[in-house]
Amino acid sequence: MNYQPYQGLGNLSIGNASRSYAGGSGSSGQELTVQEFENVRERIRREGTYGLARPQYSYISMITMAIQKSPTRQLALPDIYNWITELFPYYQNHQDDGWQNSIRHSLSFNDCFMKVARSPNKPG
DNA sequence: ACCTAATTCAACA
DNA sequence: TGTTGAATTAGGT
Repeated sequence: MNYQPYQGLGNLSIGNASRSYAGGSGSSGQELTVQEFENVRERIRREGTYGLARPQYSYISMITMAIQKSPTRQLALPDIYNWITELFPYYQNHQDDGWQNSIRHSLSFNDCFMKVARSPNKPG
């Protein structure tokens, strides 16, 4: 099963600024925006790695980034895991700390992700 | 103080 | 692998 960002009616879509769950709600830190993603890549370029510290980015925004950065805008669950672990080494060392469970929870819970049967997909 | 949303733990299918 | 609920946490108002 693959996931893609919700492309439906207006205000739930991904890049939407009206959300502002940035530093906003929950126990999470900040949002992984496009700009933030560039900062991360810059940091990796300079230091060789992001480092072992746990990123404060919300799962939602990391999932969103992973899907957005994928050429097809669709990812399977393991692809999302891999994308996150490759970017942030922290999650390599904490493979079974429940964050993958939280990823799944986010995908199911949030309406902003759609399941897509994997086979023919017409980008619209 | 209250509302909302992200996270965590966990049952269950 | 995917859904769902409850509890916790923390920012915004």
